[in-house]
Amino acid sequence: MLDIRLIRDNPEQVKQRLANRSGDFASLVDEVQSIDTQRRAAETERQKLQSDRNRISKEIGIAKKNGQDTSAIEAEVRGIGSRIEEIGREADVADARQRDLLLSIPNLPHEACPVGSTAEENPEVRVWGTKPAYDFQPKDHTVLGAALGMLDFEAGAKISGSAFVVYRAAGAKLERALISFLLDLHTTQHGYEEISPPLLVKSECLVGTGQLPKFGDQVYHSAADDLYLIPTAEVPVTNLHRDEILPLEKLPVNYAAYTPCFRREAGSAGLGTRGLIRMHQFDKVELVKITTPETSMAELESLTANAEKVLQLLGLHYRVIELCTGDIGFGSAKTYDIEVWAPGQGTYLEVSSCSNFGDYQARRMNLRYKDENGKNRIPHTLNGSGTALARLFVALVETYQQADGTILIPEALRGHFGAEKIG
RNA sequence: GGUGAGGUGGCUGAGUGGUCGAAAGCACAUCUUUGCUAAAGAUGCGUAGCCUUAACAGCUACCGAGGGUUCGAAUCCCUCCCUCACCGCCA
Repeated sequence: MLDIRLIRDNPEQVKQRLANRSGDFASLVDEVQSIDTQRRAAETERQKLQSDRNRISKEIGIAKKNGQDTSAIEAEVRGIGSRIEEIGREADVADARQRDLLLSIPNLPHEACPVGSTAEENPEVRVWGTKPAYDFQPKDHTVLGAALGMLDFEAGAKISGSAFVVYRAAGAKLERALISFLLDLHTTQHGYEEISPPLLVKSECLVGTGQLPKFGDQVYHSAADDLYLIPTAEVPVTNLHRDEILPLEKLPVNYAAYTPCFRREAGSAGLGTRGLIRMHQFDKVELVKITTPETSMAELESLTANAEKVLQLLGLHYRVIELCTGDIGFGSAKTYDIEVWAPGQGTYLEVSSCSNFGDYQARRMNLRYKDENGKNRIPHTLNGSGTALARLFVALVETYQQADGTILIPEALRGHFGAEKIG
């Protein structure tokens, strides 16, 4: 969330920067400002009364010791007590309201974030490789997957419904090989610590990373236990340090985690739903960083480079685009998307979204660090997929398909997969 | 799930209704002394909010969480959560 002091001191600047996002947040900023004024007035009044009560109560203690009658003075304090309760309720209501408002205001786009209103205005940053050419009509992964016995969408629908899939045989093995390939790459070559977190988390975690309260309809929730299935490893992994004050030596924190991800995808039925592209459950290796504010922008570049390395090693053509202010995520200050080419689809697929959240998530989860002067400061958090598995699977299978219907396994993956081709 | 014990500051650990934000020790920081790879002493050392500010200071809250009793709660009562031990169940 945003710093209330920033809003208090520079409301126009905040509104102006939020205006570049999609959605109108100016009225929320106005409201949070007026609530803040009310809250502080009530808080000041309450604290003055509490101070009075503390002082008089001490006097009562002393008087009683001296055997004096204190009934009159006690009655007076009783009156203060009820006023404290009254004004305190006001202060608490304002405080809760202020927090709610702050939680539903998105992050300010970074100065470096290109201004634009829709995805069409996202600038292309760079391109790696070229679209592969085929002397035959490249097939879709669903066709290839069915022919080679790798993907069973009917079985997925039978046991769990639409947008669920069963990986089988070489498909299951390829998925597993990709997971360990990705984790090995990031842990041994890029310096990340491997994390295997719980997949069910408390609501506080989702508030911390920004999915709640606004996007509650996108996550699966177990009401009986009040636990949520994670929509991304970003949630448990970033929240590892919620409510902590990290020593400076610990920064930057670099974590890599493989987890399944669960998304309700409410409202996106029929949107790019072909095959594996939008599932309720998919695997992903996520990269998470916690850094000082001074280094976060450089770390975003290296995080993105770490994710790109995956596609380079697998020999998959991709491009990197930067999200403009109108397309950027709720909590992000700056985001790069990596899109891999899928020949069977004839389109680019988003396999990674690398974002710098600035202090937005850290403030929500009360995450701080001690700087060199021993002062508590708010660090920056970053995350990016390294990469999403289902779409990587699509790109890989479609890119490396051969005229005879078999699929070549790229060199870098053979050690993990244990064979040179499928079929 | 059952029974028992317990949750206090970075750690250990006192504190069972009144000047306790909390003894003491450890750790840490600064300084002093002796001196030289260590010891002794002094001082400081939680988090957040409010009010102010050049800065300091001041005030309030926080002793697992939430409620209650009271003029006053770390301390008494209730509910919940968590940890540990044993039992039960179980991959």
